[in-house]
Amino acid sequence: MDAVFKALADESRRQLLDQLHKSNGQTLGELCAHLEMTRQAVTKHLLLLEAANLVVVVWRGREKLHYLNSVPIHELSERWIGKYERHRLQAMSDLKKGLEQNKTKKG
Amino acid sequence: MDAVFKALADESRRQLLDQLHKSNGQTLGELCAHLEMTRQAVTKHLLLLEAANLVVVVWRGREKLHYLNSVPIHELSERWIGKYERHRLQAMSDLKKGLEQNKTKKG
DNA sequence: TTGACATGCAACCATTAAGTTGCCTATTAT
DNA sequence: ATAATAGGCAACTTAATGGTTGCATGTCAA
Repeated sequence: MDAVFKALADESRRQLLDQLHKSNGQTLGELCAHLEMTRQAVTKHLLLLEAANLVVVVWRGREKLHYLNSVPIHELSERWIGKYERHRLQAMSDLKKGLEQNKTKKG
Repeated sequence: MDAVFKALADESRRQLLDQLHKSNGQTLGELCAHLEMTRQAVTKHLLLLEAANLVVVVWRGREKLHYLNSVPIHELSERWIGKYERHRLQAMSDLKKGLEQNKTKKG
C-alpha cells in the first residue's frame, strides 16, 4: 500500500494516470508526448506506477501498452472513510457537481 | 490538491490519520505517544496535514486538539474513478469484506 | 540484412524531505 | 511568583527522489 501513496505523490505520475484515464492502453512513446521530460524519466515514473499496481502493462511486439487500474485508489480511500460517512460524502459530492453543471448550463 | 497527495505519501503521517480515525480530537502530546520520533518531528507532520486540510485544529487553552477531515480523501478518489466504476468497485469491496468476515466467524 | 524505431539499464547530479538538536513562548497549577 | 506543562521556531544533517546523459537490447520494415 505504501507504494500506492508514494506513486501518487508526484504530479507527473498523476498526469500519466490522467492520460490513461482519458485514453487507456497507450504506449510509452505516446505517454511521453504529453510530458516535458526525457523518455527515461517517464519510464521511471511508469515503473513506480506498475510497482504500485496502478498501471498494468501488456507487450505488443516492441510496444508496451499501459492500462490504468483504479482498484488500489478505491482501497486507499476506504482507509479513513467509514461506510456511512462515505455515503454522506458521496451525496455531498453529487450535489456539488449537480450545482456546478447547472451553473454552466445557465452561464 | 498536490498538498493532499504529498501529505499522504509518508507512513508516519498516515499513522497520525489512523490515530485520529480511532480517536478524534487528540492533542499533540497524545499523538506523539504513538510515534517513535521527537515532538518537533510530529509537529512538522501535523503542519503538512493541516496545510492539506486533512487535519483541522482547535485550540483549548495551551492544548492543540486535532481532528480528521476525510473530505479531501474522498475528492482524491474521484479523480480516476468514474461514477459507474465506483459502484462496481464498492460492490466488489463489500463482497470481499463480507467473505472475510464470514471466514473469521468460522475460524 | 541492415537501418530505424521502441524500449531498457546504469551512473550521476541537484533538490527535496524527514528527522534531529537547541532554544523560545504561553498557559496552568502550586 | 514560579515551576511545570504544552507547544512553536530555526538551523543543520542525511537520505530519498526526480531528472539528466550515455549506451545497450530487441523488433519491424525495406
